[in-house]
Amino acid sequence: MSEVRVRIAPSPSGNLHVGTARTALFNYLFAKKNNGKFVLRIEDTDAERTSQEYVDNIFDSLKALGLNWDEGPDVGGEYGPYTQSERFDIYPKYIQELLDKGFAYECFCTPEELEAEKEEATANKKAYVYSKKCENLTEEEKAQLRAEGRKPAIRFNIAKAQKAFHESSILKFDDLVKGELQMDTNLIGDFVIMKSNGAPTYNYAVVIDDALMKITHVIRGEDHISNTYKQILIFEALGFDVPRFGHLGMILAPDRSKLSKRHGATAVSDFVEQGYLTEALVNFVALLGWAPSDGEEVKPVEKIAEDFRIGEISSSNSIFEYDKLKWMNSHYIKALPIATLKEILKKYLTKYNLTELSDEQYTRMVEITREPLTLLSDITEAVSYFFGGKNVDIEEEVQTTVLDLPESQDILKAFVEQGEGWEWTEHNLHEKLDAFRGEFKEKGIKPKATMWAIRGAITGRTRGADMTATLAILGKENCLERAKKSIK
RNA sequence: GCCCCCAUCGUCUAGAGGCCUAGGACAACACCCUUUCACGGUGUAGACAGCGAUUCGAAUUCGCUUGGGGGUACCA
Repeated sequence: MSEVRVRIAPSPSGNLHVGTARTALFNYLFAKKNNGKFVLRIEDTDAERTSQEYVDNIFDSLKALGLNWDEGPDVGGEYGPYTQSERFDIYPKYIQELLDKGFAYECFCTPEELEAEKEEATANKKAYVYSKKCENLTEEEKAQLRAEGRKPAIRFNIAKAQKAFHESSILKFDDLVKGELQMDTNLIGDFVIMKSNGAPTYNYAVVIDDALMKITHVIRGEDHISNTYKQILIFEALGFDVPRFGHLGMILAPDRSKLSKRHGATAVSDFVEQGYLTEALVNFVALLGWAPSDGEEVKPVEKIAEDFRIGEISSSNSIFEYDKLKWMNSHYIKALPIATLKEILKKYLTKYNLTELSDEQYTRMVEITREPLTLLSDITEAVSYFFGGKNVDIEEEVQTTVLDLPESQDILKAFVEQGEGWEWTEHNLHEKLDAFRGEFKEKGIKPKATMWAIRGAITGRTRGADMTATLAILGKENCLERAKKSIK
């Protein structure tokens, strides 16, 4: 068998969507598993909805996810260019071939005429199929229409192609993930392959590009199933090898509608912005429709590739559940080397004066606050009480339910008194505090309550990082001052 | 409307006629660990959409119904 070649062909009309990212991932996995090539092609035939900003976003997102392409607009390759708008000179040639072979014809219908046909079809509860009004126009008639100033679009002749290569009107193909799929081609209208302005349409351009780029397997979303029949016919009409197709279920939002902005992040870059690690994102998205054979869900892309079997992808849609993504993300955050984490986190700590902490203190702070993080951005709030020196904001609830208690007042007074004499290192504090709790335990105060009083006064909160380490990082002076301020 | 695809716990899934009184993961809940929070550990609850058919036997095969998704453009 010839070399496996797959592609991802995003349209730069928006930032890279997670759905597209998943399609890209499955293509990438398939290529890796089969020692093939992964191609990136930018489909920007519709100039109005396309922008360079989005092209850049697509590049960056794909790279961040680790889905590096072997051929593409930036890295080039044997079958370039890899941007459709730069390929406009090669599309007309095959249009002409289709025209010559009788598989395509000029259509002079106006938008109004077409609209009328559609309305009639819906009124009769029939599927809309183009009337083929222009199929057999004579040269005189065409000349006449041209003289009126009409510019023709080119339509593909479905019935002709179907008859030329298949026995019945039913067109079948064996889908890589869904198995045999079929469609009655009588229900497909003769669609436009070249617009009257000379630009190729999607269904036509993809075929030319896939054929010329020697794509062997087309893996994409199932929203393309209906296009597949049209594309197969064009491949055949032009004498190209028809690639294998594989259609993935869609990714839906928790309410089963299309995943959109109102559900939260949708673009890969949005997720990154919100504090998700791309390793977690790509791992999570791989689990949508696919399951590892060993049951180990957390694993890097390269491991997934080894285990990847396209025929075992689920053919149904799957819902994008943020909960599991968050769990995955916290998992990856915990696995990150501390040095890396320290750097990444700085982006979320710009509101603080990091110079208040030595590198050693900063390191320790990250170590003790990383545990509960589900998003990197959670660090911003989690760490607030490490800054501000002698002052800290006390939460209302902490004030009333903890600090106002008489026993808490006693604890704090003793803490300030004894603390003065303590050597303020984490190791020593650990021991001192242990004895301190014991002292109060004898008076009938639970260790928990003792710590809560201290935590409340020092951090202003009821929850937070390891208390001993927190005290050590803040230093004796800051801690005792904060404690004093909570004593009435 | 018409056409196509899909259907196992709330979610992602395992399951390719007997191994299934349906397994795992996330979420939920309970308990344990613990100087708080968290992490971790243990456990509980939770599904084969419905109806027919085939078969000795069906989550697994077939049909219908229902539900969900997609397509129906001179968008991609």
